Amino acid sequence: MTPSRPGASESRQPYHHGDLRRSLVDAALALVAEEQDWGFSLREVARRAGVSHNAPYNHFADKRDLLGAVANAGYEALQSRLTVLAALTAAPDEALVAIGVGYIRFGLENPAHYRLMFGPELVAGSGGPPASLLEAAGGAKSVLAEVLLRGARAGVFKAAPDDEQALGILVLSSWAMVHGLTLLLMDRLAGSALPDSIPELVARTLVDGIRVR
Amino acid sequence: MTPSRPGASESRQPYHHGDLRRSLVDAALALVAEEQDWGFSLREVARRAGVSHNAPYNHFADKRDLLGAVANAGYEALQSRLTVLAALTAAPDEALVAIGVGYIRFGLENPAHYRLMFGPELVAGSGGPPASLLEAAGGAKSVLAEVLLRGARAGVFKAAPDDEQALGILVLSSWAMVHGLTLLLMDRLAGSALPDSIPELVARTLVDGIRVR
DNA sequence: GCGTCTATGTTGTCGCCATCAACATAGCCC
DNA sequence: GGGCTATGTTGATGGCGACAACATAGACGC
Repeated sequence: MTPSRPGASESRQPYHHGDLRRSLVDAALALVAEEQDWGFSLREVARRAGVSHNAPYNHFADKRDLLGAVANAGYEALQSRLTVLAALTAAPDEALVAIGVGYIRFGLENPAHYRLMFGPELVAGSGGPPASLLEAAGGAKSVLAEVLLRGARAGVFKAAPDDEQALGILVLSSWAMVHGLTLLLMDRLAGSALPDSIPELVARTLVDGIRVR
Repeated sequence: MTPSRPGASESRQPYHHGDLRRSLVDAALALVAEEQDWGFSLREVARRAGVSHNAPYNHFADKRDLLGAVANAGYEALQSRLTVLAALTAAPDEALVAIGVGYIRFGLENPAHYRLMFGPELVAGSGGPPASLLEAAGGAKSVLAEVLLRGARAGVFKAAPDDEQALGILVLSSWAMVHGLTLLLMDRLAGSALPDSIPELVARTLVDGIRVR
């Protein structure tokens, strides 16, 4: 809430605002979480941050730009979460299950935020996603890749550690399955007759499928 | 284009409009395909259909309702496509690869339409998706379930044909993987160093993973 | 200290939108 | 043939995104 800018005055109304950019991202994030949608107006975000309806344009080119920053924050949170999980478990196959389940849980904790991270608005026409998003997403993906490489080196997974294409397909398959399941679950398309241990069961289906037997 | 209403007059300006509901869905579908987004206005849809900006409200409660109809049409098209593919191949494992690849291709042919089918707007708060959508999605899912059941009965897949939970997990795992890959590919998150036979390679990873060996 | 520069924030404005309400019309059924 | 109802149209209202013109407060040279 309070500013932490270098050289900011102590108790006054802080600077111009303090750190409006940050406040706007926070406000947008809160709105995404509350409304489970990002159809809210930029003006509403500005209102939340206590500034005029046009102040955001000093920090973001447009609404999409702001949402991109929100998505970016999501990728960072996801990556750090997965990194911790990957380090906690020594066995590569169990580590893969752990980050798979953790990934899905992350998505289900804030469905709209997760959806936003992969939302159509951010792909920006046919030019592909902006570089910053690609980078942030790549960071999360790399955690998965590390674990798979670890398992391949240990001879646990069905890919030679030096076969980049085979490893790439494994990474993509794994990512696709957890990504897809996360979305199917939040869309309530999984069917209700199944237990709520679905994430783990599916993750084990994945791991058992790529394990050397 | 021409009306097919019972008792419609022959050559005149047909009835009030003919079949506005259908025209609106078609116009919206065209807009989704063109703009690869559904941020267009309801008024734009009305313009395309050649009616006033308020006419759509006689057929749809609001914009979301119209988009729901568009999504529904997507599920129907997907289901019929998968049904054909599933019937074309006798061997269950190859049939699964075929519908997996066909599924992904369907999504990539019209990314925005595919995304809309699973879009957040349609989940309607925390009450879950409307019944019509659940039904349409279930139809597509059932094609997958049929093939997996076929393979289980043939002893090709790692699930007993009478173990509903195991089969359910297999269905969900398969759906999740193709769904996830479809979205990752359209988000350009798959990485560019990989060949464009990715869909088939991933589908085979899936099938090899659940095949009895 | 002081004047200027620039980043940041505000006010005002425009065209557009979703949605509601009131009104018009045309095919239908008795 | 006359009312009924489904379907379309016209006309608001409040809000929004984006732009432009203006205001202000720190920064920085002197």
